[in-house]
Amino acid sequence: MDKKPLKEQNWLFKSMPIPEWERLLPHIHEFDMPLGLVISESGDKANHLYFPTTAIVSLLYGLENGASAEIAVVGNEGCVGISLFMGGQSTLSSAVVQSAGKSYRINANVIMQEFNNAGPVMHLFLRYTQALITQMSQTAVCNRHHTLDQQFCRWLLLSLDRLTSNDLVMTQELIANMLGVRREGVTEAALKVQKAGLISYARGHIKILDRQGLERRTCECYQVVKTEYERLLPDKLAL
Amino acid sequence: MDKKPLKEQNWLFKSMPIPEWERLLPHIHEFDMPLGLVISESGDKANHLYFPTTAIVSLLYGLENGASAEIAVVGNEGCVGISLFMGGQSTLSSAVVQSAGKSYRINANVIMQEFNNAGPVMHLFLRYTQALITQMSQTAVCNRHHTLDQQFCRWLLLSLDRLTSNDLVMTQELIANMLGVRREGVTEAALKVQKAGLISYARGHIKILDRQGLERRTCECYQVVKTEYERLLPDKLAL
DNA sequence: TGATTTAAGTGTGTTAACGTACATACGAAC
DNA sequence: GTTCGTATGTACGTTAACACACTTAAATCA
Repeated sequence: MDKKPLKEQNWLFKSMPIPEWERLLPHIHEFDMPLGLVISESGDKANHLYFPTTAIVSLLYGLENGASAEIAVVGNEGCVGISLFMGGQSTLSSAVVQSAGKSYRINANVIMQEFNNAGPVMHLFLRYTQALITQMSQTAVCNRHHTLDQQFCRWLLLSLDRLTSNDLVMTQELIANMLGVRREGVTEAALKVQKAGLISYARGHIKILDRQGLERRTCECYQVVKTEYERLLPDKLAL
Repeated sequence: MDKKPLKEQNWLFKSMPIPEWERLLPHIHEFDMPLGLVISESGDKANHLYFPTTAIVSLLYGLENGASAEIAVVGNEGCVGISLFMGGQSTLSSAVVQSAGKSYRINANVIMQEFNNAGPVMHLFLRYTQALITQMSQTAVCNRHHTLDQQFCRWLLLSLDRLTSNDLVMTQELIANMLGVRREGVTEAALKVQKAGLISYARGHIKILDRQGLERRTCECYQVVKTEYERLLPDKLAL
């Protein structure tokens, strides 16, 4: 297997200058993320910063009545646990693995030491945090104004962007939990999208057939966030 | 008039250690905020960091079709323009004065210079930013799961917390724009709340009669965010 | 004082999502 | 090959918010 070098496997890794990267490298440890793993619950103290490579993590927000909703998705473009360096130690959101895969993690005090140098790594993390804020904001507005159909497509695209394949392992029940809607609602949305020939699925396996079709069917929110991510997290970052 | 000393007029000011405060003080300039003033539009480059004292600012997110929704409220507990120090220079959200009043502002390069010292001011700003993220996240979930009635009460309370009086100058039309709902919907919600004896209002003037009643009527989101703000932005901050 | 603007209230029909209940149907395990 | 668990489909009535059209009423100003 011709795995990409570690530094290429996560955008934050990739964007670190060499000296900082070499300082952190000895402290980077692999961390496996099986589907459904709860990386942190609401209020937990963050002990590590997690960098997904092939895994996808959902940031979820729960309500008293058990209902919840996804506020952002994190894949190989970012990291989980920003409250660590933002200063609060914990967040009210919880982080759950939405698609199984690999990740790496770094211990809190190593991260803090590097962060407090106020060097390129700090600016990198803050820039990423701003991108995350954009995603959360857009999600808030999307929840208010767009249809379940559109949000379903958006969700598929968000996942797709963070995977290498065109197949998602994901039941409608799980998608419903992420979106914070009924399972039956997802079934209806999925049926329509399938009838339109954009996806095919069976018992927890979704295959994307026409990505561009999905992009046409979703709301603007998908592209708006994507464009802003590309602005904030460009391939070549001037640090 | 026995105005409070400047340092007491905004939580971020108040929480700065004396040396940093004295460094910034010469660069703090008064800035008047009339109702409806657009402090920054989506995509604008941030040139100042604004610290409301008696004014309240809404962070709004607009959609292509003209619809929009508020994602957070900023008053004398925070600042407007975090993209300045987060590194992106601009945000997709716009900032609009929701309740007229005073504010102060500091020039971008002065802020950046202080921020890049990686000292207490940086940690202060980041901690506040995390509080803001909490508010945005909760708003996203609230938009998904709670009724307009509850959100209307929440909105009143959010404003109330940032004012000294019990009167809001605010038409239902404006509230509707903030919440991202129809004006008629706000009328209905306001009527119910008025009939319950919690508020009275007329032509753009809302008087709160029973604050605790409002707190009972709103969703958990209000208290959850408030508690988290108190955790992240305590009266006495250990810096 | 009267005209005009602006804020708020009302009414009717529509829609998207909800809750609940149940029906199918695939796949793995015995 | 039958059984059982889980994933998905369907069908009902209910609800909150919608869009649109209009009325009432207070404030402002000629």
